[in-house]
Amino acid sequence: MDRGFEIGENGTWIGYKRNYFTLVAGFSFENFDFDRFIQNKFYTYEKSSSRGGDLVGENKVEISYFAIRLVAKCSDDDVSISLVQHTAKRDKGPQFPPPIYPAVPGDMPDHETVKASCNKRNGRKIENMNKIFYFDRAEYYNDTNLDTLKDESILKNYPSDSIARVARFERIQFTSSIRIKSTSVNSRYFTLHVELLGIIEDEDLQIQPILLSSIETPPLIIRGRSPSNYHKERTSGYRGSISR
DNA sequence: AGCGACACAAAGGC
DNA sequence: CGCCTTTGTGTCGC
Repeated sequence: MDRGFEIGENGTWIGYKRNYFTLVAGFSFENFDFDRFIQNKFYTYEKSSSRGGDLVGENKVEISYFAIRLVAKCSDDDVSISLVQHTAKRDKGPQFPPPIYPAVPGDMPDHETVKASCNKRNGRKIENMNKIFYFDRAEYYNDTNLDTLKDESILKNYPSDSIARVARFERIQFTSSIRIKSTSVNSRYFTLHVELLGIIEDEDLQIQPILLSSIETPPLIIRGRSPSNYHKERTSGYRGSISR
């Protein structure tokens, strides 16, 4: 995580409903370098059931490609919590749900690189950042004298040439409609979960995401818009005060 | 009491 | 340094 959260005195993570946060995520398989990844096929087991719904067994299903998703959850109730992403234009631009990134295994860049990657406008700098955060399949095919028809690896199943090595979720906020206050005695908190998905084709050739693995943040305290949350503490991205 | 909208201004990119 | 952009947050009004 980059911007958006600070660690409170007691170690809790504190964020602000009105502020952006940034999160980057990647995955890798132990002892698999990229070549070994390319040379393999990957499978998962899917529970299958009869027409009546009885569990019959497990089917081995080939994973078409991998993807990384970011989701938010709430500690107490089963209310689903959603996230929104803004553009740099914020109110003047569109809002949308955080993307699900088709992704190949990648190395996490160091934090300095993540910080340096935001709001780049210079074309050459953007290009350099893209080399870290994306795998360019078209370039790879060009370099290896392959194409979509000749390629027999998992790469050919990815839906476009732009494939993440590291998924970067920027300008994310909890949807404004989340309730911050807890309704019960227990305090309510949120967690963010990064999910590694295996995308498969079901029997109707429909694309289905299968959750393979996930990792979650510690409990997050999200401070709402109440002025009481803005008294003295300077927040994660705080940059000074407006005259009062 | 909390939200959308608009506004201000500090920090960042170049 | 100057000009533009990005983003934390002050504030109005419903």
